Amino acid sequence: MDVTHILDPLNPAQREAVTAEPGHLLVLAGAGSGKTRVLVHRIAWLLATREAGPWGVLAVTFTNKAAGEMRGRIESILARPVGGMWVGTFHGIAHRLLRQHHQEAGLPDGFQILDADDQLRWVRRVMRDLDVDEARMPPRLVTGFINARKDEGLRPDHVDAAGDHGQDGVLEIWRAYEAACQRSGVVDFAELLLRAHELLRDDPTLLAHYRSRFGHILVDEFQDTNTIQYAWIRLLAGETGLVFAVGDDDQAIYGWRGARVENIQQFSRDFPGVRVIRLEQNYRSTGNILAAANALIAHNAGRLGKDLWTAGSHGDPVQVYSAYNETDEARYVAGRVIHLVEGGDRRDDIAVLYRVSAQSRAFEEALLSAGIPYRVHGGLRFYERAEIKDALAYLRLVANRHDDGAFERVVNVPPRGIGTRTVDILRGTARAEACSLWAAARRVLAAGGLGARAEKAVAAFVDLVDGLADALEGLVLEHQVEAMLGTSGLLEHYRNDKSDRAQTRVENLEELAVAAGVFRRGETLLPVELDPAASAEESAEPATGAVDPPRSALAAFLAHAALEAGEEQAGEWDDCVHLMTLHSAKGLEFPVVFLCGLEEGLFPHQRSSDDPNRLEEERRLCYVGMTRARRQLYLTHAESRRLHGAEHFTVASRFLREVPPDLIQEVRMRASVTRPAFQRGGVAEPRPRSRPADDGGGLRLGQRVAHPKFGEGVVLTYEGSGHHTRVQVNFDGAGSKWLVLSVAKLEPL
DNA sequence: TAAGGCAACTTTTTT
DNA sequence: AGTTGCCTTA
Repeated sequence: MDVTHILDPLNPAQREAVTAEPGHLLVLAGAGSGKTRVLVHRIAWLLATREAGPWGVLAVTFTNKAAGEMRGRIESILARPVGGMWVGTFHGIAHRLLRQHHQEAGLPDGFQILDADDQLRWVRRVMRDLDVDEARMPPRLVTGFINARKDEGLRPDHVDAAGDHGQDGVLEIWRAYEAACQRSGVVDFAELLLRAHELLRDDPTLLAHYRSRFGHILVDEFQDTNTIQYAWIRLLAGETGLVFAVGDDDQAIYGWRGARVENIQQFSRDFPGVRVIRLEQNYRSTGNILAAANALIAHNAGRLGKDLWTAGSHGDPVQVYSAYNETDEARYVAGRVIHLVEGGDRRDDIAVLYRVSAQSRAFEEALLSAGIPYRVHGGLRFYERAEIKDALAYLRLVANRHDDGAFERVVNVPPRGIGTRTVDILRGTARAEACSLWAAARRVLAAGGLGARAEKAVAAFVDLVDGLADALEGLVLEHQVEAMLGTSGLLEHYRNDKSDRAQTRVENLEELAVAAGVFRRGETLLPVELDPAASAEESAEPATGAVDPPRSALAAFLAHAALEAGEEQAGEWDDCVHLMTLHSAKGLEFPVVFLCGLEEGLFPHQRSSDDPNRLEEERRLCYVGMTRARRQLYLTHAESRRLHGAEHFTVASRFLREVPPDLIQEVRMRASVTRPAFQRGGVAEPRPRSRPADDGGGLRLGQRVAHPKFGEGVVLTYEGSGHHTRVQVNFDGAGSKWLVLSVAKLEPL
């Protein structure tokens, strides 16, 4: 097969990685150096040269998006669908293994997945059963503890409770939680990984099968792997599997959730003959942006070492703007966006990045009042919305009557007269009989242990779910969802609700039926190949039968909903400015980036400032943010910021000082800007830069002004200096106008 | 049982 | 400041 089209677009280092002889490979890929490209082309190369068949390839990522992109790009390079190859997230692949071998893994056929929110509810319930005071032991800490241990590959028995009362209590809850999950046939996210690992570890036949199958294991974002993921790769690779790991230690920003950058170094120790290839040519950013980012990250110790360079031009200097508060900061950004868009940029090309989500508010307000469309990324996702989870809970009950979490969630939603009192009785019975709530409900009904009213209500609920299960039989998935929405009374419940939020809920529920239809028709990316017969020769699977067992569309849809929370909003069509946290910006790039809130305490965050390791992670986060920018990078900070209600004076972030001054251009308020006098002395550190003194105009950002023709308005931003100073004013009546300050007769109010 | 009021808490997020 | 969970009252 002709491979020139696979190799031609690559630079020498990339090509070296893509065409490397069989062996373990570690690709240290700097930001914007073509990390994904190398991964994708490597797979295409393996397939094209017959080094591997699709069946022999396993590619793992962290997000569904990355997995989908990877598969798409491979197929587009090879210009055909590739069946048999496993491309997915760690969780998706673990899930697939467990489904296929649920018996060996000790799970029921229709086991379901708990998302973080479900897990918390389950832990709460267990704690209630055990009579543990939530005030003394916050459930969040408990789930955090459990997940952290599981991510380290540990079970309760492995954890030493030696004399620590607190931990002793957690272990008891943990054990009870595990028992409850096992009884109901549900599995949390961490359990997927842990159990898949144990499955392979403890079943030599299975392990041998998968080891012989997957000759090539490729891992994206290797610096983000945690202990169990690393162990899983190592186990699966064995002596024969070849691992192609791609990562960047400078972009490790998930230590706080168990990721271990050290896995990159560990890799070279655990796998014999690892070859290391560095990708240091950056294709994304201008020279100045790159130099700034390089200088910043150089302040971290113990890096593997990489120096990004670009063949491109220096570009503009990094712009630094000192705002006097967060409102001013947001106004500045909005003003620049207007300017950029007037200059021909798409809004879609612009991103505003910040450390904490709460910062989005100021930007949203400023953009809103400037009439600039924007989109905030990373809010509540579709399948995480309460009403959607309610609907899914009904479906889960239909699929598995013993799912206690689902039972409790909807037993009284919509309200049908089953209050805490009644549920307590059911819970008591369930505990006494060691059975599910569903079974308990039946027993209590049979034994007549309830008052007449409660009994009627519980009987009605039981009949409802049973009837629902019957009614759904034989229906196509989306009709099942519709029927459930109708019969359960959920849709009507929200229709009757006159609050404005209810309207959205109704729409979301209706959207769920649509999503089910899309899912069934396979228009969604499935973790399972839809086209196993893509190529007969490729589909010939070696030995042991591992065809995915047939599953009901409903069960598959439920797993999909748990594993892929979906995009937060459906409105991607618009040309919008992107607002997101630095964490969610990883992996993305934008021509123009505003990196905001560079203040001590906020970024680096207060809660990371005492620990040098966490501080370095903050710096990497800043590095990630800066390297998202292609052409223009703005760094902003505010001298005063309202946080949690109170006003705080701030000190500019050390990260600002770590960028060499010659790469920076101070954006000054070239027009007359005055700050309220009480704020002048409040800056904790005298800044070397000087802000031009008030030159008599008496105008400041946000100030209300009057114009003879346009009436009253608010000053949004400034541009230019001296006689050329232009001011943008948002007039109450006439909208937003640019005026030349020396000509327009603006009167401060 | 359901709705409304008050106190406590606020890093980052995927699966 | 704004949400979230808990507790009171009708």
